[in-house]
Amino acid sequence: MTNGIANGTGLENQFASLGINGTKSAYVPPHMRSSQRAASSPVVPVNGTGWNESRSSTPSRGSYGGRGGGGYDRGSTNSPARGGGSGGGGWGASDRPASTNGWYGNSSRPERGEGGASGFGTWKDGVHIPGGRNTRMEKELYGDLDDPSKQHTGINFEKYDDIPVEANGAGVPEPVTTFTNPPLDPVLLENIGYAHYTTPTPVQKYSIPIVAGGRDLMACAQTGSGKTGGFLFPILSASFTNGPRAPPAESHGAGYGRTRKAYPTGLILAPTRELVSQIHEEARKFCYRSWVRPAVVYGGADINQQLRQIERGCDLLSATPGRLVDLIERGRISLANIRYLVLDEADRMLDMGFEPQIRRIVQGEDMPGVQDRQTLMFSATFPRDIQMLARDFMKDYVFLSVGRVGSTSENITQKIEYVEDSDKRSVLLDVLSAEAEAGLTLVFVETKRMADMLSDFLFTNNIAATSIHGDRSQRERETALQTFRSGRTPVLVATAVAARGLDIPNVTHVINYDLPSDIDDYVHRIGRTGRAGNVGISTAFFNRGNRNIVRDLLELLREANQEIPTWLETVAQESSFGGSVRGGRGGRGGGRGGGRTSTRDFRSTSGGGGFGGRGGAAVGGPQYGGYGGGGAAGGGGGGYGNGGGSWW
DNA sequence: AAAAAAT
Repeated sequence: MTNGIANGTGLENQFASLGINGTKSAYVPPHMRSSQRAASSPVVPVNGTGWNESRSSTPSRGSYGGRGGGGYDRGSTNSPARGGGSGGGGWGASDRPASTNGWYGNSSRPERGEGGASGFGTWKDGVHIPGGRNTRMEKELYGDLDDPSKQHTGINFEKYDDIPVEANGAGVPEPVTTFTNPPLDPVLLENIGYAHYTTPTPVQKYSIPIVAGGRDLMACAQTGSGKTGGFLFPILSASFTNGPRAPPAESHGAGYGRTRKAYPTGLILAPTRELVSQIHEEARKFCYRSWVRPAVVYGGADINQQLRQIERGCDLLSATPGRLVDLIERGRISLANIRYLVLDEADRMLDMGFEPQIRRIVQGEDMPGVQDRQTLMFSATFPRDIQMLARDFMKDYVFLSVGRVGSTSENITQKIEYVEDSDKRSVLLDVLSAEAEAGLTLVFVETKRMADMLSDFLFTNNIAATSIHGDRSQRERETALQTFRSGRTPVLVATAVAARGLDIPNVTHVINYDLPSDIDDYVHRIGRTGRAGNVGISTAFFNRGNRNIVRDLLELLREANQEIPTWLETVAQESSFGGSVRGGRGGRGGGRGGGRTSTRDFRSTSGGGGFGGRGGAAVGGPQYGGYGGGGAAGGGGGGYGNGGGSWW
């Protein structure tokens, strides 16, 4: 997924192209950026979904060059002018998100765009009416279909076939091997083609029939395995074919003056803003020409803009939990029509303390119950708290365990260097200056302060670097990501905010300036390179302060057939024999229910009680006691993880 | 211990 912005298109230009004065700059979220054109664009740039939030405070239509009939007030019933869609030509009507449902009652309204080159479809009288093709939108969504060099990134599919997948559960359907047999919805198939996906990845091979069969799904998989497509494809295929849920009773008769409320069909929750933004971008590609309007909401961005966006269509909503709760409280989003619920990076969301919000969203609002929706959970690990969520949110789910893409396969070369803290800066400079120009380098640090300091340091040493962390404003974060992606600042110093899930093409090198204390984090970080079957390099600075991770690290390196420095083995041995480190990172096994690869379907392996989860394990083992053997045994019983006991 | 996330 590359951005659609030509290199060098600055934010300023983007703002200019939006017609926004420099003095009062409006926030432009990442999903809008990619669509904005250079300042020379004569017309208001509109992205695929045609939101145009920044200016729509003016309800009068027609104010933006021939934008076809209404649409602004799509929810309200007092707009007489409707229909007539194909008018406008060019940009005109075409970029309006012709309304669909997701809105009360309007599914019966004649829609624009049918037959025009709108790129937007509709659902009408129980029939899916795809919109016409729209060259401009295709270019924005998929790159230039006629010019391979300008197409968005493809995927090296062959590498995916190595990934092992294991499915557990009653009546697991056979995996599919192609997108076409049995076929996905034809509109979706076309979109998949435009996006240059030819073969389903392993996780998709399984998830497609599972979801198509109406089953719930718990998948232990990471981004990079084709996970996003894994849930988008089956959900969208079914949505295109089956249409929206009937509008809830409260929506009927809603008329003029009534607060507009969106009723999405699908909801995707993810932990970070950047991640939901990324998921949304994928969703846009695959919703093209269908009745489904993708939307995205997250914090740090102008809420009014998001409100206007969802007013224009909100059938498949990607959201961070906090902002979604806010919007629900404001009465602008109802979950009463949810048919599909996806929790992405579920373990991460719990780590970040989202459980109360998630439970509120799923159980405490108006979302249909477990039996009346399909629920898909994705998580890198399957600790006890996730198991509890799975138990509460899902019914008779299929458990899918997808092998790791980046690390166990050998497409990432992992180097570990011994570097004392005081030497890190200069070693980093050496490493960076020895680099080939071509790729992007992601440098991970543990603290926000360090991220700032380091990017300043690099900058003063003539290395075009920027940083991303949670204390930067959302706009700064997005700008950083943008300039990094585009190569203008080919070095990005990041905290954990960027560790998981982000899909940035061309990251050829990941440097763990500070190693994380959790091997899972390490795996995620290095997974930012070597993506989609490409190769990548990972360098880690290791010193005595990192002994807590040495055991897991060694095991991982062995698994991935990497060269292992002898000094590292020495450190590991020293550490395992009664080192004085207080049990290293005690509790890991316990907390996460069994370690890194605890991706087992506990229903079949455990008799219930003995689940080592949190708090189990009273007996403090020796310091590194039992990481629990590679975790194949996953959620294994208590006492497994090295007793957090030694901690307190 | 740090980070992220609604304001």
